[in-house]
Amino acid sequence: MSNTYYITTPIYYTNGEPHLGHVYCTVCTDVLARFHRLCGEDVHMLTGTDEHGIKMVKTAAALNTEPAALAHKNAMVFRDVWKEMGIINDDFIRTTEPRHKLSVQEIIRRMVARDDIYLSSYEGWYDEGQEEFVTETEAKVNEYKSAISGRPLLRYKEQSYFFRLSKYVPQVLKHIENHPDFVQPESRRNEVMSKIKAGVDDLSISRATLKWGIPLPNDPEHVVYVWIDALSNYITALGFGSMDETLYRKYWPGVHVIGKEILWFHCVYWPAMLLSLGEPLPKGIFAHGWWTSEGKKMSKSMGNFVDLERLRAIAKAYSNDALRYYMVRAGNFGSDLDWTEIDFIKSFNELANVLGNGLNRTIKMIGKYRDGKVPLVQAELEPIDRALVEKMDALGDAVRAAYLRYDLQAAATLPLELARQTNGYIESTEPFKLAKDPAKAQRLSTVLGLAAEAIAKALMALIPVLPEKAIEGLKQFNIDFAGKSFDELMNAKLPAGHQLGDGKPLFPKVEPSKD
RNA sequence: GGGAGCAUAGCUCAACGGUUAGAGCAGGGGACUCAUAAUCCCUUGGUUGGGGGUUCGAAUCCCUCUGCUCCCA
Repeated sequence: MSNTYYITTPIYYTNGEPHLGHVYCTVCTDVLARFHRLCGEDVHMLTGTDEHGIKMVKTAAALNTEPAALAHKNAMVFRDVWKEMGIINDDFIRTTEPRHKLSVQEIIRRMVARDDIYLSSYEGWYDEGQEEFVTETEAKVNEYKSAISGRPLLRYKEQSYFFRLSKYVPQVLKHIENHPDFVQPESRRNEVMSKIKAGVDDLSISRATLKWGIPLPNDPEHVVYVWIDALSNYITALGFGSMDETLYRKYWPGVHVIGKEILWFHCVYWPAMLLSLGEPLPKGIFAHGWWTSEGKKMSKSMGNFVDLERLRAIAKAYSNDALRYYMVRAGNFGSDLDWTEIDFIKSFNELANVLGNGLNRTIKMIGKYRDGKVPLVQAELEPIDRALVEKMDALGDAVRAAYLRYDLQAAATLPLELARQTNGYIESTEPFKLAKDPAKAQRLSTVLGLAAEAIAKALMALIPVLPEKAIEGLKQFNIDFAGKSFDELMNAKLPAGHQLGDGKPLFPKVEPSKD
């Protein structure tokens, strides 16, 4: 049957609301998912929320509420934001859902049966803010304070179950070495490999002192700690370990899009868990970078924090798609990026002036000079025509190649280059002058026909990035593109004589807001 | 302390060891009117961070210095 493509975002922690980092990650994942869907693949996209852990307990206490209530409130915010932003996630997993809990317990059972889990005790320094144990040397270097928050480390000693991570690490390393695309970008892959080679200990996976979590099936006094709970979501959401594993068998393994801060867990813990379960490893893990804002680290006190409110305001004023385009084109997918107001406006103007206006002037001229009917392109072309045709014919392959190497920036930018060239083409061929000379009617038809085709191609190639605006633009060509695959679209011709719709600005200019 | 990487125009970045180091934006000048005061053309701007080396030839390879970043301890 058709190919399947499973892609996930991380599950986001519910001790706060979504911000730029969450939105970026989810949008990029959605762009990839939409591209593969457009290619006719059977896509399943998953996102969700991570709701357990001591930080939830603390945050809830500080807010004078219960962890469950806090988790629910924020989970709903995440879920609704994705809907608002036009993200097409096929599922939304919450770690507090019964389907997840039961499946995690089944996963633990299988790992226990495999003798990969044992009881021992852990004593060490604990960074509460990071929910992470810290080695003695590291603790000492930082004077027994958190390297991140600066707050004092806590001394923990307790019984804990451990996962025999070290048993699987050699296999994981071999897999990473043998599969150059398993961890991307390459620099992250190198980081992971060198860290593995430095040595990996077994992993503490339970807490007896914490109640807000999933009880271990073999010892209900303990709850599952962080990573086994969280990472499992990628397969519990598919019904792994439940009565119905249909989705799991259909879609796993998948591709994980993550932020660079959780690289280690996804590249080592997660594959090791899957090896313990005897299940296939992910197809790939892609780690993207972090955002700064106006050149500085985002912080609430600095006033440069791009929060949900800000993002909503921008999406409302400029459209979801303008926000998507900005984030995707702001830099390499994988590098750190900087959010600036000025760049956003520039990026919006590029859409409005190059793409939107290119579309508008073309449609308007065809309306004015050809009664809104797609003109017939003559067989004999001039060099300038051929240059444009060449460019539009190459666009599909170029954009596809960009997506396949996770180059979202190029995928978003290449169609704009075609639109830019089309504007130049119109300048050079001057259809508005040809229109005044009846002897040049055929030439005019060719010029307008090619311009229309080029702009339509640019719009079609942009569907994954600008799902709303690309379709809105294509509607001005009055052709129903629904159900067509990427290849079909990129090879489609506008039939001569077809009646176009009305032209109107695709990205209307926005008056500087009162803010 | 160990490891990795980066440094190219005012900004963001391109450039298999091979013509005169390119593009977008910003700046300057001009053109046009179909279009969202949009678009197009021309143009200013570089000792490719400094220094040394290999080579017929270096932004590219090697060494070194400086500055920045990341990963690890």
